[in-house]
Amino acid sequence: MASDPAPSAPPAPRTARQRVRAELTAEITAIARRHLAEKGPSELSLRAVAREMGMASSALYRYFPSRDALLTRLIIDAYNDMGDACDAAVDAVDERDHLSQFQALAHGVRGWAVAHPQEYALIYGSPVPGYAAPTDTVDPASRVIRRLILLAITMNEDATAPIGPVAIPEMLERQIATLLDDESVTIDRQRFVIIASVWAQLFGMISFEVFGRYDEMFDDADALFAVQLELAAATIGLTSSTD
Amino acid sequence: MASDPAPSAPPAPRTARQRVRAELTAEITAIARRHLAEKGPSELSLRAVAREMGMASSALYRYFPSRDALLTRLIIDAYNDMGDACDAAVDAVDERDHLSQFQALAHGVRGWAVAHPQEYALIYGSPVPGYAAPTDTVDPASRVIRRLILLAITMNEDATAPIGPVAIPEMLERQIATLLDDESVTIDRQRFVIIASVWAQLFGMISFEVFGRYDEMFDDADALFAVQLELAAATIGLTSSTD
DNA sequence: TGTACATCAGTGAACGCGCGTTCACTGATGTAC
DNA sequence: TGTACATCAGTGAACGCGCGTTCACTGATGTAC
Repeated sequence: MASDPAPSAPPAPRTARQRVRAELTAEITAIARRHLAEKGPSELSLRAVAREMGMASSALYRYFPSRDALLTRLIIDAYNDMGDACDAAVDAVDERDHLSQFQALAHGVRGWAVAHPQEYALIYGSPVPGYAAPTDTVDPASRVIRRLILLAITMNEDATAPIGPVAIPEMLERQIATLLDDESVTIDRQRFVIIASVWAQLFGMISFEVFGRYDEMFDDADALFAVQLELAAATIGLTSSTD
Repeated sequence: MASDPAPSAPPAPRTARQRVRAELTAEITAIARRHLAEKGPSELSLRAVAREMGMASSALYRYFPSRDALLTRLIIDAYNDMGDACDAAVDAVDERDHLSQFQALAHGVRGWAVAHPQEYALIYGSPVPGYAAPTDTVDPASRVIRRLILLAITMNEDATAPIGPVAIPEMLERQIATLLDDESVTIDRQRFVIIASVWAQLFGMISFEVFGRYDEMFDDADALFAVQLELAAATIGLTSSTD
C-alpha cells in the first residue's frame, strides 16, 4: 500500500509544465535571495522580484501563497546553507583530531556568515517583525548545535577535564535530559552546559563581527577570532596537544 | 572669553516657548520609544507618532529633521539606558568582591535586555537597513565594554591565572595597545583577550534568549544564564572563593 | 507699559512613492476517450 | 491521431493602505525700542 511511488514528494518533474514550474520557482527564490543579500529582509518585496522576472506581481501567487511563505523558503535555505558549510568544514578534517574538528566547525560557520551577512542576519539577527517561523524551520535551524553536540560526545574521551564543575539546577538538569532523550544521545551534563556556552559564544563573536560592532575597535577580525577560538577550545578542554 | 554661560548647552529653558519645546521633544521621543517597543525599529513611523500626539505629521519636522534623526535619538537613549542599568548593578555591589561585580554586570545587562527586547534589538540586533550610525553613538555604545574592562583591571590582583596562555598575533597586539592607550588604561594582554571573549559570550547568550533561540530548547532561561555565567567567571579566573 | 517687527510652531494639502493581495479574465498545456 | 474538456499560468487593473518629506500659509510668542 505504502509502496506506491511516494505521492508526497514526486521524484522528478515529468510534464513540461512541471518542469517549467520547478525552474520558475527556483528562479524566484534565487532572485529573492539576491534581493535579500543586497537590501536586507525587511526590504524584500514580492513586487520587486516580479519586476525583475518580467512578470505581473500577481503571477508570483501561483508559486508562493504569500510574502511570508517566500521568506520562510529563504530562511530554511539559509539554515541549510549554513548547515552544509558547517558539515563540510568538519568533514574535511581528520575525525580523530577533535580540536581541529571544533575549529573547523567554528571557521566554517563564521566563513559562511561573513560571506552572507544578510542571510546570517535573517536567521541569527533580530526577529523579522510580524513573521512567525513555522515548524519546518526548527529542524534546519538546529543543525549547527546538533553537530556541535555530536562533536562534544566524541570528545568525551580525550578532552581533559575542563573548568568547573558547576552546579546544575534541578529544573535545568531535567530539561537537558529531555532534550537529549529526544535526540537519543548521551553526554555528560557538565560538558553539555559548556557546549551550550561555547555555542552562544561562537554566535556572539560572529554577530559582533557581521553586525559591525568591532568596526571601531579591531581591524584584524581574523586574528581576533582565531585567538578567541583558542580560548573557547581551552574552555571545552581541548588543547593543541592532540597530535 | 570661554567663561560665558556655555552657549552650546543652555542650562535650563527660560522662555515659555523653550519650555514647551523641551517638553514636546521629550513627549515625541517617549511615544516613539513606545512604538519601537511594541513594533520594532522598522515599523517606527513619524506619521504614527504624530497621529498619537494629535499633530500634523509635518509638525514633527520642527523637532527632528528626519526619521533617521529620531532613530538616532532612540539608539543613543537605549545605549545609555543599558549603560545606566549596567553601572547601577555593578555599583550596588561590594567593590572588593570582583566575582559579584562581574555577575552583577552580566545580570544587569541581561535584565535590561529582557525587559526591553526591541530596544535591545535596535542596538544589538541586525543593523537597521539604510541607517548609518553617526559618531555620537560611538561613546554610549561602548559603555558596557568599557565598564567590563575596568572591572578586569581591578581584578588583575586576586584572579587566579586563567586558562591559556594564548598566542596573540602581532597585529592584534598592536591594535589592543592602541585601543587601551586611547583609554589610558593598562591591562594584561591575555586578560584583555579573555575579556573580549567573555563580552561576546555575554551578548551571545542574551541575544539567543531575547531573539527566541532557546524557545524550543530551554524553559528556564534564568537557570541557564546563571550556570553559563559561572562558567564565564571561571574563564576569567574568578571563583566563588572570594569571601 | 505699549507698539512694531521678527521669530517660531503648527496646519493641511500635496507629491511621489511603494507595498501585499484579490479578482475576473485570456490563452496555453495536459488528459481522457 | 484527433477531439472535448479540465487544469493551470499569467495578465492587468484595482483596492486600500502607509510612508517621508516639502511648502506656502496662519497665528501665536518673543524682543527691541
